[in-house]
Amino acid sequence: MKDTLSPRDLARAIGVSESSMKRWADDGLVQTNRTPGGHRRIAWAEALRFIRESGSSLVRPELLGLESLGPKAGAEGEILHDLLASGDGDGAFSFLTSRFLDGATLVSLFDGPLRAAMQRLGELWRHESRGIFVEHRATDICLELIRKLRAGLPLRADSPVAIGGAPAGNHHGIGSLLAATVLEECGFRASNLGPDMPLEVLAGGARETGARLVWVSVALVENEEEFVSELRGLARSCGDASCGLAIGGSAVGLERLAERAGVAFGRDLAALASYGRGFLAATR
Amino acid sequence: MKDTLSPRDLARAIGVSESSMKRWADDGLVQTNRTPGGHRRIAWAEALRFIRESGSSLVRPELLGLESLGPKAGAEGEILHDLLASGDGDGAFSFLTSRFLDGATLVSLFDGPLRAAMQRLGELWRHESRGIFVEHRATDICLELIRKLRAGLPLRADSPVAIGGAPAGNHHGIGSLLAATVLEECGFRASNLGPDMPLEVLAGGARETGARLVWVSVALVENEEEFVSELRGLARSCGDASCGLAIGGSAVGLERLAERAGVAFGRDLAALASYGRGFLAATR
DNA sequence: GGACTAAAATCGTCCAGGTCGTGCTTCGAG
DNA sequence: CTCGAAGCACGACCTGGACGATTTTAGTCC
Repeated sequence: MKDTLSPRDLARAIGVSESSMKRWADDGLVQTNRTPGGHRRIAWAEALRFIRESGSSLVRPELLGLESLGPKAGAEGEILHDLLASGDGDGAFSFLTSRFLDGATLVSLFDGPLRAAMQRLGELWRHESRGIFVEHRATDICLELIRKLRAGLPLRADSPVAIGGAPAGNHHGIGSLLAATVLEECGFRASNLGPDMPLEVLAGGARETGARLVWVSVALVENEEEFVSELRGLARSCGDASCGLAIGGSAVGLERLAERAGVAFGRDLAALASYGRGFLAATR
Repeated sequence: MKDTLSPRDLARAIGVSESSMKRWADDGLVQTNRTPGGHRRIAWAEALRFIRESGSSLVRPELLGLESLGPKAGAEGEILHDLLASGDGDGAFSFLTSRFLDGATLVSLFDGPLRAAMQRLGELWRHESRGIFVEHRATDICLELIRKLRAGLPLRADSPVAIGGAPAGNHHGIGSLLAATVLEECGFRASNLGPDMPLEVLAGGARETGARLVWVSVALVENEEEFVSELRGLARSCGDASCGLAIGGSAVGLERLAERAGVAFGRDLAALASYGRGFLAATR
């Protein structure tokens, strides 16, 4: 994928004249750098932002390095499942990016097609010998893909900090990475400490960074009593710092455990996003 | 880390064609040396300057010998702390250099992440047995790292000279090295006489070199009366030569002592930089 | 080590096509 | 009709890729 575009590329991609694109660039509607020779270069992420915010339709996706998906059949989760199952990372990225450019939020994409696809992968392939391979490859693709999408989000220096991770015993980073990305979409600066993160360390990190919000993404609880106790400790620490705490994930019975520890539980990423937005609204 | 680059490396690092890079080199936009066989070689520092001044984005940092940091978690001071605490000098250098290439000034990096990281190192490791080792190693890394960053600054022959050091009893050179680097970033040619430097010697050196500015970096004052008296002497000497004098550092009560001696005190490197820039503006 | 060799990198040069800025035309809303 | 935004045309200049010739690098043998 090209990392910079010429005005002509971007113009053709969204079906306007090159002149207009140049004018818009000069008017500051699109941020451009110049080569030493004076040619405009548009960063890929900036192109994405412009397309999305100007509501332009993507006439020729291939000019942005996105595969032209065409009128694919099936539900969104199914399309994404097929792409992930076949190991087509570029296709999956193109699919999600196109939806994003059409105005979909990352939250809705993650909670929707992505979750559906991953769930389906787990079910369909569980009993095949290739199952583990397919699922691991898909997970890997997802990690890379989410990172790329996250890199395209605008970041403001004055945004409040959120910090989080997946507790000890959780070896997969995808849930926590999704949470970080979603919070960044909401307007936080998210620090993802990743998997296998003892909750005390998380509490310490939150104190250090002056975080306003802490998230915990849990796919597995090994020892319920110990977990609740640690969670209580984290909640106390967050309460002292008047810092929000949100917990979520696919671990069985997690909602009950969160309740015992007196911590807000979110069923999906949309819930986390709501929590985050509420928090932001309250502190401004 | 490589100390010279080929046009191809630099071109790929910033995502332009090799042809363009060669043309720019021949046009003098990038300074190159030639091997005996006629191949262009670009000094690492020159590459840095070019990237920064042309506003190019670093597409492939690894080609410059910089580790690809990616979306690292955590506040800047925290990242740097972790790198320093683990003895990862290359990583720390990559981190600071990346920020520098993104447009951050060295002053802001020194006053910001570097100070935060070193402070944190001092606090976190004070009571551990490994503490002294970790802190010394980090200090060593910092010294090397600042020297490398300083080597990348452009130097003009007609810049006014600044001279400075840390007075007797101050055995660590890092504060004075930081001051020298910051002043060079402002446009001085800074001569760092280093630690354990009697102030009379500094005065003599300033006279010798025709320095326009003298700095003193103080982390420790052994005998206040003696120090103030020496400082008064230095101030008199500087006044005679109409030479600026700035003092700063972490020594307790330093501001008061500076006031008694009638010398400008700066709380941080940003203050020193302001003083230096003001001085430059006045003499031109 | 030093000599030799094959592979890889770089040289200088050329050119097709992209991009620049500017001035002009088109077109629809007020 | 007037105005501003969008598109078009054009000569000058910039960029990226290709080419055969040369240099550098890395490996091998002695």
